[in-house]
Amino acid sequence: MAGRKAAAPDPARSLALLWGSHTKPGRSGLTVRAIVGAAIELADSAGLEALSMRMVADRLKVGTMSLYTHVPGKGELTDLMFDQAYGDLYADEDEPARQPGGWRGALEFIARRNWDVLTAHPWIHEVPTMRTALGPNITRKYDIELRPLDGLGLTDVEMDSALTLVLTHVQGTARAGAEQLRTQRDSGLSDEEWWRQISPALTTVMSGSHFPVAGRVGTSVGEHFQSVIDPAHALTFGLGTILDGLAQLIESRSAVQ
Amino acid sequence: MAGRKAAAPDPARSLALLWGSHTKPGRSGLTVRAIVGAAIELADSAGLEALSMRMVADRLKVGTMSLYTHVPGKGELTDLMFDQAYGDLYADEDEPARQPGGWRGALEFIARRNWDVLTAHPWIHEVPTMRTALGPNITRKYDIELRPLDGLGLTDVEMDSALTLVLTHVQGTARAGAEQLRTQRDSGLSDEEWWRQISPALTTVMSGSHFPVAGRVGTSVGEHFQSVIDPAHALTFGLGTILDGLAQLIESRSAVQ
DNA sequence: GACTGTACCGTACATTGTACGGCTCAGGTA
DNA sequence: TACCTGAGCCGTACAATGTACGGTACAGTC
Repeated sequence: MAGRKAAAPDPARSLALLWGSHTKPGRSGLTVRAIVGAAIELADSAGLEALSMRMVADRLKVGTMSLYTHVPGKGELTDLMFDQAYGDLYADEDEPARQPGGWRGALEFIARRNWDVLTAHPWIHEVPTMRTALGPNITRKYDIELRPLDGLGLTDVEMDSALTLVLTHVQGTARAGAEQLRTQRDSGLSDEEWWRQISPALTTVMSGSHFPVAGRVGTSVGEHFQSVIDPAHALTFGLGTILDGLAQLIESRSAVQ
Repeated sequence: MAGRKAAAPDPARSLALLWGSHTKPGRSGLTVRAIVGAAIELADSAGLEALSMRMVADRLKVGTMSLYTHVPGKGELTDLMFDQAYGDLYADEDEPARQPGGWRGALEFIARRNWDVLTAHPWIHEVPTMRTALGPNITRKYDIELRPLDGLGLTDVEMDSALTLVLTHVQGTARAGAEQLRTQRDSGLSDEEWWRQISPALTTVMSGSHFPVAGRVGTSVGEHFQSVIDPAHALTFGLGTILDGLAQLIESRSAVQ
């Protein structure tokens, strides 16, 4: 690894890449879209860390350096992967708003869809998104997801905050779930097997200190979920709580009006 | 990089490392604690990715491979760093529970403290925590943070879910903040400067498509925060909303009893 | 004073992203 | 047809990584 990626050295180039169509092939049939597609497939099964330019090139039966004709570097490639992964999130502009249950149903729908994407493409968690989130698909996504919150009496900033809260929660729990799966796969041990393995050593080492509440609660949680965490439950519980909280805000706003 | 880290190859060894005192120096004064301390200092300023065994060894004026006498590898080292970073979180067992404002005040206190740690040590976000969260400091932390939720009528699983929800939110927003800072530092551009730079190219490229709600809200947010995101605001807004939601749950439970 | 085990570390290797410079070929011009 | 030009392609090279391996040096015990 030579130089640290200093964001995108040329923002305009990145934008053109993001918003371009990328369908004209070179003389060996190489396309930006093909590169991005191959990279996504590889990352889906191996993770971003394990994804290398050599692997992408091999899969496309092309020399490694040929990729650099179409894509400035790995950083920009992940940016493109990111935007493409969010390509098919919503069928049309009003799909969330059309869900039953008003804004609440819409936000639930949005949360589930985001969860699905993050589960299908766990490498998304590793993409630095701060200054990239301006591809066409991301922008469209933001617009669509804000719509169900429009006209409820919230200010623009509150609309953004509410959406951000929901999405942050989904991301956090999905990330935990992805990490759990990855760890299980890497180690070849289920959470239960792993726990059985370290349990004796743990009790030995922990003798002396004791943690009354943590012990009791930890045991209950373990018995209930057969694991330290249950991402699906965390998603549901958190989403419900957050929506309850948002409901209070929205009601207070419509009472004022 | 040779072999992918398959979790800790020897869990018992890791546990002994985690729970041991690590204060007996070798013949050149090398200690596990010293290694972990040096690694944390380096990671604080450069990030986990940039942290290398060679750098740690250099800082301690020791050959690179000497570190491997005390620590099995980089993975285990980050595990130790993780636990140590949470060492001084709470002065004593009841500090959160002692805060004014009941369980709500306690959870706010817990959130702020976690936020502080994550802000001081942004590399924590990159540590895989799933099967490591069993060091002495982490265990103590879990115990202390559960206490304010005990005796409110919640089930054990609900106590855990509530705490997890708050901590996931803090982590998510802190992560976004860390990424923002890092990007600004790496690129040398403030969000505002960066925006001014790409703005023309963006409007060019976006002409044709238009996003009514996203455009309006995005502009409002940008004007309000001088940035795409404001992590501090996201923390406060989200925490307030979440606690409002939890209040409903807790009230419903105490009504039943 | 000799022995033994632990601490220490120099070298080597596989793997990464990508800079650099050369080769190849499609398409246009004369 | 002959040639030229520029873009697409890619082989080699380099710096950096984590760590396996095997050797060296020293502290403590008999």
